[in-house]
Amino acid sequence: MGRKSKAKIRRQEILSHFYEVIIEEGFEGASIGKIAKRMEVNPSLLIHYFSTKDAMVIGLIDYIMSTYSSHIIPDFSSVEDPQERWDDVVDVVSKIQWDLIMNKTVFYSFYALGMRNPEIRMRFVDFYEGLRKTLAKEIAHAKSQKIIEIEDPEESAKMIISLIEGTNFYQHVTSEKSNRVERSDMFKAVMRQLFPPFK
Amino acid sequence: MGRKSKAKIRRQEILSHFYEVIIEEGFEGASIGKIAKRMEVNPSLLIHYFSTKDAMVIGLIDYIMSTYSSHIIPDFSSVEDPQERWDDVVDVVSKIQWDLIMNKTVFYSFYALGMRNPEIRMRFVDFYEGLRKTLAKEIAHAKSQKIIEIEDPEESAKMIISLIEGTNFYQHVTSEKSNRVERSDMFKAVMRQLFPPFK
Amino acid sequence: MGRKSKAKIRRQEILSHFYEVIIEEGFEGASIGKIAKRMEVNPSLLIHYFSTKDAMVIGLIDYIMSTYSSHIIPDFSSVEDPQERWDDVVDVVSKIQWDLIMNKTVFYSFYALGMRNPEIRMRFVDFYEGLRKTLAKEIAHAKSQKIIEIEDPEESAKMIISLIEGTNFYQHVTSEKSNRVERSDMFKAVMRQLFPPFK
Amino acid sequence: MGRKSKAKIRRQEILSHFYEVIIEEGFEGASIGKIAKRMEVNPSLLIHYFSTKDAMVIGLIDYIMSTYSSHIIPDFSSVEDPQERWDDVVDVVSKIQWDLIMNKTVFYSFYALGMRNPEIRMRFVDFYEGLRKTLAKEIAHAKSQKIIEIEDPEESAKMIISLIEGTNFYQHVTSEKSNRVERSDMFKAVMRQLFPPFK
DNA sequence: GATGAATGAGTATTCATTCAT
DNA sequence: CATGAATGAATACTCATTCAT
Repeated sequence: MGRKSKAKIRRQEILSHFYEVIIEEGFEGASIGKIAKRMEVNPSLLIHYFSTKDAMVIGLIDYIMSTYSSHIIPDFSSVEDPQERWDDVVDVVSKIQWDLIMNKTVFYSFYALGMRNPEIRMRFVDFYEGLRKTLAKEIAHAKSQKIIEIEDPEESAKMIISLIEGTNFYQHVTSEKSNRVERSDMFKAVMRQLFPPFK
Repeated sequence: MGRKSKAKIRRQEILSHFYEVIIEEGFEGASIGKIAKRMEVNPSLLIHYFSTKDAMVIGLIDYIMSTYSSHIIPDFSSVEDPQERWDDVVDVVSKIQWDLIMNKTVFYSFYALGMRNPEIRMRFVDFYEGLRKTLAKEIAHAKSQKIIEIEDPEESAKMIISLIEGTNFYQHVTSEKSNRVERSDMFKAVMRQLFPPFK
Repeated sequence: MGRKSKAKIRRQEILSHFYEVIIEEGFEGASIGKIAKRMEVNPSLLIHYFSTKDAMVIGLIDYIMSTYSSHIIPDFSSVEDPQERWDDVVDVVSKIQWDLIMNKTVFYSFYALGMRNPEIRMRFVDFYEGLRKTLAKEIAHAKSQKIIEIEDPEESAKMIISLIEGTNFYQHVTSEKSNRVERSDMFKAVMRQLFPPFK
Repeated sequence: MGRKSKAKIRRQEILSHFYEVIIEEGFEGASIGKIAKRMEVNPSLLIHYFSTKDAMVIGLIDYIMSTYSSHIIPDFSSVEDPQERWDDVVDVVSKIQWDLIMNKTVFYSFYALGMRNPEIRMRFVDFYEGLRKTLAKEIAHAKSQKIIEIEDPEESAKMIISLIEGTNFYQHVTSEKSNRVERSDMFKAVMRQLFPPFK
């Protein structure tokens, strides 16, 4: 299919350096100048590829969201046995910790930015909407297969997302360095209570 | 000797304008100049009271955290009947929505800032530690009074906090404008599942 | 005669702190704010006593010059024997090293300032005029007493001053840390050549 | 590739304007803003070429010292006759008046700065070390050719430098506007006494 | 006699950006 | 494709100073 154009490579290179600078200096400290210095190129090169800084910000959130999305939820439809399939879902959800693939400073900075910037917010909404749908589908499937006993799959999906993001949030405001395995076990226990097996 | 000190009033006045500017322009856009313009005073006056912008940031997080703290959890120990006391706890927790008293942009910006700034992070840790202790105490009390049936009050307290923050987080990335009553009902339902009545 | 007024003490206190700040931060770095901080008083107090910073500068040069003057040349007229008296002069002159009583940074900064500020320059001119006269008087006396053989006492006095300031200047641009005794001996040797004994 | 570099020209242009501003406003008054205004360019352009003001100061001292050096002492080795050669040396030295090529305010301001700034001081030390060596070589040559009768050429060289700088210094603290010819004659007379002809 | 409030001009430097080469 | 020149607005902060108390 031929090599990627230089432009595409350069753009990605810029974005990944932008990302790194935010980690080190915060969103408010990430200037075109600093990114350029880190790349050892001229600042105007970044403008050459993105025109404005705002465009760079949008570029970054898109880049982030696409990598994030592709990492987080696999396709469960290939698993035949319904119990096994639901167990898989619980397992994956319990282990979701996006801070392993995405830097927290970057994530929450953009989240905060989303409050004032509709374009950014839209990316988040879309992402979580996708996640919610996937989860709701699995929950509904497990319910129809009489694996779990719940009322509203839609509401339950929201609950799971809240729990995922809540535990992520909480993790960074605790003094204790909680072990990941332990955290995952706790999560599963909660899941078991919220999604009781069918009897 | 000397002029009457307006320091206390002025400092608070500055902080509340700082807060407002963050809401409108984001943390990265909240400059001393803009705050001063909004206050209709000279920028150097802000420096006169805070010396550096960093000190202003610390001043603001302290101010925010103290108002936040005083708003969020009341004292339940005066309620005699244990069942009523636990119901009160559930009720309050279900309704905690700090975004009613604190702006989301400010909150998440500082949260993100806390990732790189230990002084800021400490404030968050202290706050949530306090909240966790209060909740754990209530849970333990309800357990000892045979109101609810759970294993570990400490872990349960963490779970509640995660749930609170998770639902707050999720609320801002949904397209639907969820009704607060409905949200509170959902929260209560989850609480009932996680804290089943003693039988 | 009563005690000094508080004002007089305060003024001197301010000037000596001004002097110290110049030593540490240079003339360009010596601000009212820094002086006040070092004194642990309010900046406006300095203005209260001196009205403007320019006045403080003039105050300092006056203070400096008066202490400098009183240190440098004693009265030789009490020495009876003419040879002994001239030897004394040579001895004193050889040992003049104002950098022992006055900081170099301060001295040369004010000297440079004198180039553009006539009021400052006047202080220097007056000081060196006084020194020149004293020296000329001693040279003329030694000549009249047939101790030394020179032509023009006025010119010779200038020569001595140039030599004093020249050696001081040179001392600070050499890498070698020249011993003061050695320097004084060299100076005396030069003096002997320039002021040969009468034969 | 890229735009033609104007760096060398621009840098020198900036330095010479810096120099001029120091003359008019003193070292303490020479701000980037004033230099830029005088050049009729934007202040940030100066930063573009020098990054910091400190770098500009170092740039200026280097520029000054190199022009100063190239002006002050010629090469005497081409003069065959030893007597003539020594006379030339005396002649040149008697006429050294750097204030003809370098502004006094600038010179003494940097000299004073050198007291606290080792990088600046080094430039002075290097310069005078070079001058001392040149003079010592000439003195030694004249001595070996039995032109003059002195003991230590090294010490004598220092003496000459002190005399040069001393007379320069003195010149600016006299009220009389001494005629340059006269001053040079006086200097020569002193030289004759300090470097008596061989008999 | 001394402090603290307040100002307004000025400091060096950073910023995003435009344009010529 | 990339650099360097140049700008103008903005940044946090310092400065000397005035005035009220």
